[in-house]
Amino acid sequence: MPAPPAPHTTSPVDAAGRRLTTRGQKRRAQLMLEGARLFAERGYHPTSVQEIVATLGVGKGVFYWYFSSKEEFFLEILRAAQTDLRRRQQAAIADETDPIRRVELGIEESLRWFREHREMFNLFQFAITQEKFAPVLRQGQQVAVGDVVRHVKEAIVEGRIRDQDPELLAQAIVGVMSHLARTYLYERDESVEAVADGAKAFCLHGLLG
Amino acid sequence: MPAPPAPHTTSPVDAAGRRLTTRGQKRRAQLMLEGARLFAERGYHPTSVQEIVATLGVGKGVFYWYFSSKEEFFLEILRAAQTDLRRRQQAAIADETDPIRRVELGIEESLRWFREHREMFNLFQFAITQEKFAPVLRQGQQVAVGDVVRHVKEAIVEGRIRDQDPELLAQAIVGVMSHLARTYLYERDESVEAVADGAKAFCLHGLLG
DNA sequence: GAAGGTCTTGACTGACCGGTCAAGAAATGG
DNA sequence: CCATTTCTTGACCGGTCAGTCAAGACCTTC
Repeated sequence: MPAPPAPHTTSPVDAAGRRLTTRGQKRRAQLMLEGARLFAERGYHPTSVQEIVATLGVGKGVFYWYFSSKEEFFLEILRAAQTDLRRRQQAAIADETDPIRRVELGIEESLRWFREHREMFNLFQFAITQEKFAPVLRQGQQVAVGDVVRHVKEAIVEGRIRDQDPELLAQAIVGVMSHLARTYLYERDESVEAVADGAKAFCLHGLLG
Repeated sequence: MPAPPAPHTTSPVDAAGRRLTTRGQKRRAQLMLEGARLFAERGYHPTSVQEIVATLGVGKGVFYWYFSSKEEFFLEILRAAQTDLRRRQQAAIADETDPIRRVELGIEESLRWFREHREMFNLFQFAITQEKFAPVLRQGQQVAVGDVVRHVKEAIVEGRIRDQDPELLAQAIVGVMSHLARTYLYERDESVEAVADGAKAFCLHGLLG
């Protein structure tokens, strides 16, 4: 995504309402990228702000120019990632009319996203265990489940999925997906296709099929 | 499990090889229980050793009499919980000869255990994101998956489960179970039976059935 | 080239944390 | 009763961390 030209008109603004130049936006993005990487690698608490700025070779003040606190910084990383994942999911199913096929496409695209953003796996999983961060995570997850629920309901109406609590079915799908992604993509570095096929088959047919 | 009498013979020994009196064993257990509770509630890093001992109304030295470090302490909590969960699973399926039924019983009993040890949920999930603790967690999870794999293989041989990679099927089951446990037992406090029924149905029949 | 906003520096502060230890209390055993 | 071992105390140490801030560099605009 190319940055908009924005020559010298109304500039983008950060969370506190300050203006940000193009240069400033780049720094911001740099910090978030590096922060996500380090948080994922060593954990949120064990990673100091000092380490993050040192990796970029800048002073500590830079961090606090762009973010009000380490906590807010982490929340922004989480929100940005969730937004990006959702956008990808939506784009992947946009042209598909078959609800079951939409579920399958959603699984595939989510796995692909997690593959490309392996570092976000640990971050999500850690964030959900901390009271300070869990609400944001839960909200995002609920949105994802809501998407699946709509497809499932539609398919139940069409009589193509057995009549069970749609939310439970959706949650189960999310569970399969995230656990398989962790085990096979994150820990064992296998291919998205193989995992996606396995996940789709299990979600549709279960053990017996 | 009643503590053995052990009047004044060879006494139980702690990790460092020191003897432990009955009183000592109680303190140890107290610390682990309270530690698990606090770690789960506030997180591992944000919970200080000081807080743990203060909650029990004892001095800091007590902690370091029974455990060599905060890290080792946490690992012991994890190991003890995993051992307990596994024992419960094994006991639950001991008398069952049907492999598919064994899977179902395992799901039920695991959910029951997580319901009784809600605090372990966050601990497990946090631990798996930290390089220091992940190996222990992964090993325990692999044991659990291995148990399921055996039942699945047996059922495949009998032609009762479709012929797919047994480990992937087992991992998918674990994924469904842990995510449903988190969502419905941990976050929403629903009944084990309802969740277990949903989980079993999904694992056996998937969406279509 | 001056003015003013944007950005950067890094020393500093106050708080906290994991872990130690000398001293002594409490139980145990003879 | 004394000796030994087990257990407890809490002040203390070295170190780290999130966050501040005065000073100044950079950049844009007029």
